Amino acid sequence: MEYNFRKIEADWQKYWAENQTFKAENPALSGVEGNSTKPKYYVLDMFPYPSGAGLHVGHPLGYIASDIYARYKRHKGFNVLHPQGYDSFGLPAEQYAIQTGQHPAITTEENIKTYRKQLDKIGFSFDWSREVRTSDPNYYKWTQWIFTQLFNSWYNKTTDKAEDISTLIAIFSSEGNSEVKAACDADIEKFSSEEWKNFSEEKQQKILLQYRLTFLSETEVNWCPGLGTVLANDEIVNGVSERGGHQVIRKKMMQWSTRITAYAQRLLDGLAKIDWPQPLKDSQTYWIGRSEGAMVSFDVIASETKQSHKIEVFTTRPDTIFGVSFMTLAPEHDLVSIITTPEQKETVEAYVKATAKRSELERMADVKTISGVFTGAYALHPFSGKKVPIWIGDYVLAGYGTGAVMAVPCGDQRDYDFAKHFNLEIPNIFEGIDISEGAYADKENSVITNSDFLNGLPYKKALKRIIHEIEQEGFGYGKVNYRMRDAVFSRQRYWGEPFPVYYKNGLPQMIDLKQLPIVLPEVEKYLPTEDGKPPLGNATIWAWDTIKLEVVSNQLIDNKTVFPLELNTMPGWAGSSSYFNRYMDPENTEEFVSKEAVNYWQDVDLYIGGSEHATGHLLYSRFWQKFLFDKGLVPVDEYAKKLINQGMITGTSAYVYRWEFGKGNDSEMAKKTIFVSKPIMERITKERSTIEHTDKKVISDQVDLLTFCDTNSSEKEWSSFTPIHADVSFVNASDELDIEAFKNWRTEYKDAEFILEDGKYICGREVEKMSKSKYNVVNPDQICEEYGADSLRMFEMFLGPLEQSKPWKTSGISGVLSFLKKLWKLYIVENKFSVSDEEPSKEEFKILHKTIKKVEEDIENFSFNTSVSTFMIAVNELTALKCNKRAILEPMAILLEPYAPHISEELWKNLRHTTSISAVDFPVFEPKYLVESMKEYPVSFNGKMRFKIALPLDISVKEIEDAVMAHEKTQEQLKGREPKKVIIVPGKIINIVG
RNA sequence: GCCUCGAUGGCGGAAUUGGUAGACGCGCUGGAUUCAAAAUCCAGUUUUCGCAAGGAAGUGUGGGUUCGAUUCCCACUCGAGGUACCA
Repeated sequence: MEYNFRKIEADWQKYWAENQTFKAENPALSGVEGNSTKPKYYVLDMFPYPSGAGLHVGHPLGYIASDIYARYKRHKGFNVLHPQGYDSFGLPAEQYAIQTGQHPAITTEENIKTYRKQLDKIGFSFDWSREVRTSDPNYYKWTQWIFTQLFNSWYNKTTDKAEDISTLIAIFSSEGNSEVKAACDADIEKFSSEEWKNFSEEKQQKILLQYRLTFLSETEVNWCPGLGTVLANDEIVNGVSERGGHQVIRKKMMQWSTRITAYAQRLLDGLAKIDWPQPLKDSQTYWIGRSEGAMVSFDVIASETKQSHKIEVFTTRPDTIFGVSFMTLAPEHDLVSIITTPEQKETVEAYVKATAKRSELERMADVKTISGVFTGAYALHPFSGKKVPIWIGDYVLAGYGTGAVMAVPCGDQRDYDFAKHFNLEIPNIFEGIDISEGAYADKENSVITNSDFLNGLPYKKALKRIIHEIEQEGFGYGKVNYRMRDAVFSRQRYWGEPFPVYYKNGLPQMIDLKQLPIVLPEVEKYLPTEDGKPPLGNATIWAWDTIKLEVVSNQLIDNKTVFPLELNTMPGWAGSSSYFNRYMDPENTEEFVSKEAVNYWQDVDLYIGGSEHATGHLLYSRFWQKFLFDKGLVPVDEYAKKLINQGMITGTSAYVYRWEFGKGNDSEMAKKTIFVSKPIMERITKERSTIEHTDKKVISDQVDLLTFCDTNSSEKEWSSFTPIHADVSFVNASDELDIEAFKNWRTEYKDAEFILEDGKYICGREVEKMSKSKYNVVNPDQICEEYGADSLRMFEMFLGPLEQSKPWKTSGISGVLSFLKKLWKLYIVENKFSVSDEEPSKEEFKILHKTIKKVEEDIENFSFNTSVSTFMIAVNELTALKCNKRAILEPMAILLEPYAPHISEELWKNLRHTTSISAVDFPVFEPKYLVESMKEYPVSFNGKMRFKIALPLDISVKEIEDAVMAHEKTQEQLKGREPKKVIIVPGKIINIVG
């Protein structure tokens, strides 16, 4: 009986699908008795974007890990929710549509089919009955709905949560807005309740828009007129578009944003209660960028303008306020045009224009060039009363703080550089600090001087005192600032969620849940329209009829009852921000998720996915969860208790070396293509002289091309090697190239010549990211076909720690396959499946229980690589003992099931069980089998192990010492010396010093 | 620049609170089986000296703490990822 993995795996995959083995029940809904008494456990993977390239072996790594854990938890008696779905809106399908005209929905459907086929082959225990797809209208109905919920909410800072907009309207009607503490736009006009009531409906709506959690605002974007679209920062290279090389300008556009900044502090605080990797928490913390400081107002000294203006600045170092010698405004600052004096007007305008042309990215990349101009205006220092010149400079960013800084050149390097460059004053306010070389930014060790009432105070005291003074004098107030910006929520794309929004008199109106989803319209072209509108501008049936409550033809727009619909679509992260909740109740058509379902499943217990989502998906989804929590829709405000970032599996590329040589401009290569085996190539390049004088003959025996070496005019010679990727499938475990396969690969290599060594061509190897262009992609289907899914699963785990990135090398997989074969043989006697019911020996029990203990600990610690070794050791030991006993082999099959479920099921069936192994209880570890009476002590001399001595474990330290000292090898080591000290750690080690 | 992580044989990696460095697997070497190959099995495999017994060195570098350091502390080098005029 051979281990026929192909048949076994196909059979069990079919069995699981037919019997819905991994379907998770919602107890309250299903009425399935058994499950309601089980505790729940939710294991989630980050759902994939189904790309056209399909899966390579790197993709399933995290899925295998989570599947092992899910299967383990089932053995431990949990009702496990382990769903999977697709994040199926996205750019590649849209770009394919632009190129070919094929509807993205078709592309997506095809890709999903491929993905599903590939995933099924690996034997995951997903509950596919709960599958979600973000591009499915039945799913994005709820994405649209959450958007409307955000629109209908505001953030009340007093209660510190999101509330329905009606509570805000109630406050406005009763007392106006002066006392309202909300997360809202800056500079909202103040009004009384009377004024509110007298405002027009339109004005009221405009005001409310400034408070809503999703709102329209003018946002600066990278606009590319050539492509007619907005580009992300990484789509711009050197100031022009990556595709096409078109000019990119910064332009203000009306865009939807979501007010994630309202949750900045709670997003920060929440990190303390979730078990997520520290580096990931750190990057979220940094991204949120909380800084404490003060807002300070500086009066602009009125000149010809006659009007008084105030410049507000945010500073983290108000204690250095007496060091201010100038101020700098961002070129985009509103006051620039107002305060600039007539004499400076021309210079300033030219500067502003020049900076507007540069992309933000360019400005950030170019840190070294210092530029700026003087406005001609001065501000009044609030404490010293000195005149402070106001400059503009592009090192000040309009988007952070107030877009203006009080410059303290002695304490900030950028201010320092600016002051040096323009020859501005650099007053020193730090006691005993030399600032002739640069600014002094170490706040912990500074004492303030030359600063009036702050003189002699260290940082902390000075900070407290100055904030008090600022507030006392009415110059400003202490403030917490965040780096994080509100998230722009509009995309000028086709393949995304349409907004459930129409415009009445230019004001956005939400479409009611009852009419959702608003389905993506058909368009003829997926490109932006000629007049620069997003792709949905091409749709002809894209208007909202408020009477019929349906989408109708654009021709019917009368702006009375039929209105235009929003043309933007939602960003990629919209659909992924709450999908984990939807899995709990995916077929519910009435609610986003039912109370029963969400109260039962609560939250994700284990979430596995890549760290590249640290400041994207993983931040936005936490924000949405907190919002949904505020609205009472979910019971917890952090949705994932534990998160693990799996590492990347890189490829091991193979290289061949193409040799070109000649004299002067003359290239022999014009005639021939020669590939040189790596060791020879290295010898030629590294030890050229040796080659020419000694090894020449060896090589020239094979190929008559080394005339090159014979020439004496060495200064004219040249020779170079170009490494070229060879497909990894042509290269075996010993790095030998399959020359025939390589020749047949490409026509240009058909007549290639090879310089071999011992008849072999040895390739170079390099670890690189897996990618088509590097010919190092390994397809999991192929691995399953050749080695089986169980081998693939175990090998991926065996590669190394889950979180670590590690290179794939297909050759290694033979090790786990032969392990599985060896395991299989334990259950076979005389070519028949048979186990004995004999009582196992002490030794056999010890092997089993040692394995149970280790594997259980490993799974709990997500140390899957070490449990694969443990299995191998156990099978090696059991094989050595020729163990064939049911009492050992039955629990072994269960232990292995999370890792290699197919073979385990088959063994279980052959052990005469009639149900799936997947729900069987996990074997219980019993310490009694591991109790030892003897210990083989390592005996060290000065920390170096010299020999071992077997001693009983129950003897005293004194007895151990006597036994060791009496040992002949001890005396041999000491050579008559008296030991200075003997250290004995019972059960561990003996160390003799001397 | 800043933040984070990492560095152990030819390769992937192991060593749970400081206690036998190199488990397990790949690769390699030799052998058995075979007409041959595949498959399987056995032995060896950190480097170095030695026929061997045995010795010496050894976890990126340099220090330190300790009876004892891959593990803890300090300084540094290199690599990977993230982030960046954030006031």
